[in-house]
Amino acid sequence: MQEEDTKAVADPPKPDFWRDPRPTNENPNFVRDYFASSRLHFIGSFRARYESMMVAVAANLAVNPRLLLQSSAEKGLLSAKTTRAERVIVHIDMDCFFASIAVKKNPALAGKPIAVCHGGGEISSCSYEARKFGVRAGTFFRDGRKLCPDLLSVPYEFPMYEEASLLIYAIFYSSPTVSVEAVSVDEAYLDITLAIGDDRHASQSGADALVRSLRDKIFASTGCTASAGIGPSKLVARLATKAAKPNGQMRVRQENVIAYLDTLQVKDLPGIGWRTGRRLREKSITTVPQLRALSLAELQSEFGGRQGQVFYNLARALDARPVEPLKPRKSIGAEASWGVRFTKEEEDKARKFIMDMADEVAARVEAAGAYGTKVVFKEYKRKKNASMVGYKHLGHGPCVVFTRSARIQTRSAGRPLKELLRQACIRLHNDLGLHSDELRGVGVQMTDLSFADLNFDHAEATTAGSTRRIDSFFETAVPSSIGNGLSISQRRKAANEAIKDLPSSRNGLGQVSNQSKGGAFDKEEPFEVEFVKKHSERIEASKERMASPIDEQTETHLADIEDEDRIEPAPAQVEFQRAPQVKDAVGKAHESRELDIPKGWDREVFHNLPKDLQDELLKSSSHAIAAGHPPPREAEAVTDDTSAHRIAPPKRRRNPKPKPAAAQAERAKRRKAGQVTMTQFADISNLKKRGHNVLDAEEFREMPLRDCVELLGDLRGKPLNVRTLQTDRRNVETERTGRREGEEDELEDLEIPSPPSLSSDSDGSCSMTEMVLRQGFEEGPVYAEEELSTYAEVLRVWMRTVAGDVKSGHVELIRGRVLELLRRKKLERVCSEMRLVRLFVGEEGMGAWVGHYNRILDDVQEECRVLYKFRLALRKA
DNA sequence: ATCCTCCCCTAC
DNA sequence: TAAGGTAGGGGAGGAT
Ligand SMILES: Nc1ccn([C@H]2C[C@H](O)[C@@H](COP(=O)(O)OP(=O)(O)OP(=O)(O)O)O2)c(=O)n1
Ligand SMILES: [Mg+2]
Ligand SMILES: [Mg+2]
Repeated sequence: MQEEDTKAVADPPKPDFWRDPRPTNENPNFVRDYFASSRLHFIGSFRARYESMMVAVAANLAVNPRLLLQSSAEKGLLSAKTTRAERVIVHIDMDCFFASIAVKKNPALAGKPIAVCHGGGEISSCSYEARKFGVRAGTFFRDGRKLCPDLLSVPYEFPMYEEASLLIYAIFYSSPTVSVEAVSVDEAYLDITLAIGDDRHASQSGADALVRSLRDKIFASTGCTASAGIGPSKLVARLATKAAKPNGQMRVRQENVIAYLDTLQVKDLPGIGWRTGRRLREKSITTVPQLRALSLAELQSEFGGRQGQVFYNLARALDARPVEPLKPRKSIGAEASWGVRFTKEEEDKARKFIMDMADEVAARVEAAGAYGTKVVFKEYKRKKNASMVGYKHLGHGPCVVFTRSARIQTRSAGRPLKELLRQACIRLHNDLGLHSDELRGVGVQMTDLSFADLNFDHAEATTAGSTRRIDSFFETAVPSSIGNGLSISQRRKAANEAIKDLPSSRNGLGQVSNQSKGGAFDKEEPFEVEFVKKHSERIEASKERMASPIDEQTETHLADIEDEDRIEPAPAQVEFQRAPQVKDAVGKAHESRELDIPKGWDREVFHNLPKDLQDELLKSSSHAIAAGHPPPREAEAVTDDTSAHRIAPPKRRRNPKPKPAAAQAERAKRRKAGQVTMTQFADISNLKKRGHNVLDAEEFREMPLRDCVELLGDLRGKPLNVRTLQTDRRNVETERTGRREGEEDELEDLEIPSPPSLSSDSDGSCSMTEMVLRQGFEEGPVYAEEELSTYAEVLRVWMRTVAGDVKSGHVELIRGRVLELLRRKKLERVCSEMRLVRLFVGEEGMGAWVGHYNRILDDVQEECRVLYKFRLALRKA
């Protein structure tokens, strides 16, 4: 605050913005600074960096990169189908990756509990010494300190992570018979079936030896340890890695797979995360055998067809997914939901920020040599009752997230991508109608991509390709004897034959470019070796750097990898319009009706329509951004592919552009007369407008969920899925027929103010017996002041007495008491008592209580969610 | 049936 | 105090 005042006097440009990050309305370079410091951006952009690496290698070989990747894929396919009944799959992952790099850089940290984070923020990775205390990725450093008082905070070293990553991939790619599937910056799957002998016994030890040598090479190269799992499938290999950590390797044989699985919790299965784990727990399913006891039909009715099948297979370790190379991305985007702050008066700044984000995406799309035809725009809106304090500093806090999408015209002549993206985003921002002071995050995504360099078009691929990745997850591996007993070189030959026989469109993979000759296996320089050669300079340099731990020059490296230079927007080109209120969205269309009629609509037909139909049409046409200001070009670009253009011929599939006005009119009319649709039944005013005799929101809220679902199902003439009403937050801001408000844990905190004298400064000695804690629950919403302070004293002294040796009985006493209060809906009391406990837990000598309090708090919040669908505004210790 | 939009969930 | 991104699979509802 006074910072602003003194700025004019002396304000040396802060070189350390990262130490004192400013929100969007105070930092014009927010986007650059933020992405340079975000760990999630770093790990999230791995795929983009990896992709460009592959393109570079392919360019060097003068072949279509898709062919390279295909050859690799075919190796995976072959190994699955030929040599032996059992594939040999390896999953390999660096141990506490970021933390290990920190130790590498500063060996004095070895053996110590360390956590990688910005000063006091969220922990990204921590050493195994720290994990012994319960510290995890995602823990706040402050909380980590409570668990582990000696925990040290170490800063990020993104360039070093990138270098180590390159080194391990160089090792993975150094064997031509091993196929590689990149997973993340520190992790990959390998199919080593072809790399080891056919004899089963020999191959088992061969697998172990090969994996050990890979891990040795990794350590020699990076100075960091990796762990690995070996199994008959990706799933099993991955689970084995976890068990092998740290610095170990583990093989699970086919015959032991189920026994091993039976020792696991459902939450340990990849794909079952926090939410699904909770849903299963609510059905009393916590272990893998319990999950296996559910029938396919049960799982599918609960989770849907595909997901149900996946969970069913997970429980049985059925997993035939091949190890295959990454496919080109289907979407490219950027998002920021931290530090986004504007005042009501800063709408212009907000738009500038949105345009910066659009520019960022444009730059990333262009860097990838891609072009997309669809823009997805996303905004985080602060929840109405969200407390302004108590959340992560400058975090988004409790939010509703909205997304809107639009088509952009296919490379309308000469219009820079940047412009189109900006225009689309601003337009969609207007559609959403958020006020700038409630904006907490912005996301921009470009999808429906095609790649110039790869001569690859996703739409084409989808049409031509028969298999989607998930499909293979459903099959079990098919044993086959083809290729058995062949030498490696013979198998390579077979692999090349197989590739030659493939129609180039097979699997939706692109075509061989003119210069490429023969299958990749024939080349003297196999792709894998080429990878290493191509990057040898960087690899060597990295090796050197990794060899000298204490090293300074890491600062500029990341920029080499991802060029995030941005052109300053020319403000003149941008018209700032007032953001319309939500309700005005249609009204706004009236003013500029002429201009806003989407190209491709029949102007005359349109004007002859009734006014309300016109409105209806315009409303739905916000999906066709092309309708926007400068009238778009006709989509003649579709036809030209031959020359300098980067876009592969889009084949057929007329891109979903505005349909003829007449058809639209038909649809609008039908909808008007027709049945209740989703957006309509979700919005009560809409239901009423449509003449449905419908109750008001209050009545809906009080109706049992079952009845509500049934009623709406009837109105719709089609059964309604319960979960849609329960958890889907679509259009949450309308007056709801459902009960989404306050539904989820991220929704409103219930703020219950503390009673006046909580700090309990009295020091009077009370006889404290556990009987006092067991005393009856008084009536009335709040404690009489006296009562509370008496209770507080008793509680404090009791807690202190047992603090030396807190037994589970002690904990249960507290937990049972607050949970009972909660069940009786004495929320003020719950909050008062929890705050008391928290207060005391913070005192000197009460350390043993900290973890117990936090666990009790978790239980209270969980119970509160189940019972009342909100959270109490209580803090962790 | 299949496509589209918006939303949810997961992994690193 | 503090850097809560990125991309994929998939589901439901609706339009065709
Ligand atoms: N929530 C997370 C998870 C991971 N990472 C980063 C830091 C990790 O070091 C790196 C790799 O993720 P891993 O899941 O492999 O975790 P670690 O390598 O740290 O530990 P482990 O030994 O369990 O693999 O990604 C992160 O920033 N935030
Ligand atoms: Mg790891
Ligand atoms: Mg990992």
